[in-house]
Amino acid sequence: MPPKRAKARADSLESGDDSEEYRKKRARNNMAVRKSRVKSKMKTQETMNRVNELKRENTILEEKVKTLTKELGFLKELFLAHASSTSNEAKFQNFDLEKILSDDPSTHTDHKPC
Amino acid sequence: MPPKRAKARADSLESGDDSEEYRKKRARNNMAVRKSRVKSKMKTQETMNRVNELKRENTILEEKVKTLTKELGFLKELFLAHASSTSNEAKFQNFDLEKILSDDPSTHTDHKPC
DNA sequence: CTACATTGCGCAATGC
DNA sequence: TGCATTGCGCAATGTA
Repeated sequence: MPPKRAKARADSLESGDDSEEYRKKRARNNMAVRKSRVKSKMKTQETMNRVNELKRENTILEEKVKTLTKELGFLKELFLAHASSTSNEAKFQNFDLEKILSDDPSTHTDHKPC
Repeated sequence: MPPKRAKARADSLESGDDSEEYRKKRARNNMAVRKSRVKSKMKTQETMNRVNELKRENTILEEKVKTLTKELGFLKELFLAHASSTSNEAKFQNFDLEKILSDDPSTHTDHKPC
């Protein structure tokens, strides 16, 4: 149901009126509206800042993964090289070397390679 | 300078007027305003979605770093254990083992440990 | 019912 | 000249 304009004094307040009470009410609402809009804009701004923070953290983490992966790969090669140049692999029998050396870290999660 | 209300026909258009031209202009602006606001809200929504995407990616990367760090630590221990149980460390002299084994990945970047 | 908060909407100024 | 963007007030509606 649309408004109820110009009911003169039907209600004690509301539309199309310039009573003191009405103006006071309008003034308070206008303040509330301004306040609410400022708040809303700040929230939007914070969300955009959050995106930037997260992008930054993400870049750092990706670099870290890259470095760790490289190091791990290097150590694995070292292991394999050593294993093929010696005959007593038995020294490592207490560890599940097979598993570790065949364990590709890039398959630990299902996300895209970076 | 505040508006220029009720200049009757001073301008060919503008405020406080109900000429056909004026109404057409208002109608077009109202459309533009609605359109602009829809666009604005969509952008805000997209930004929020972006935050969620980034948080998700971040979590995955952190898990990956955790796993890689653990693996690397294990391989290092293996190396050290082997090194202390054998006398011919010379086999690894072609690599900068000292550096690798003392290279703590957690110091590669300046962010907090995870 | 009272009071503030949020939201859709139109107006006008201003940006492009 | 015209659409796009923005601050603002009104009224309806939501919330406490």
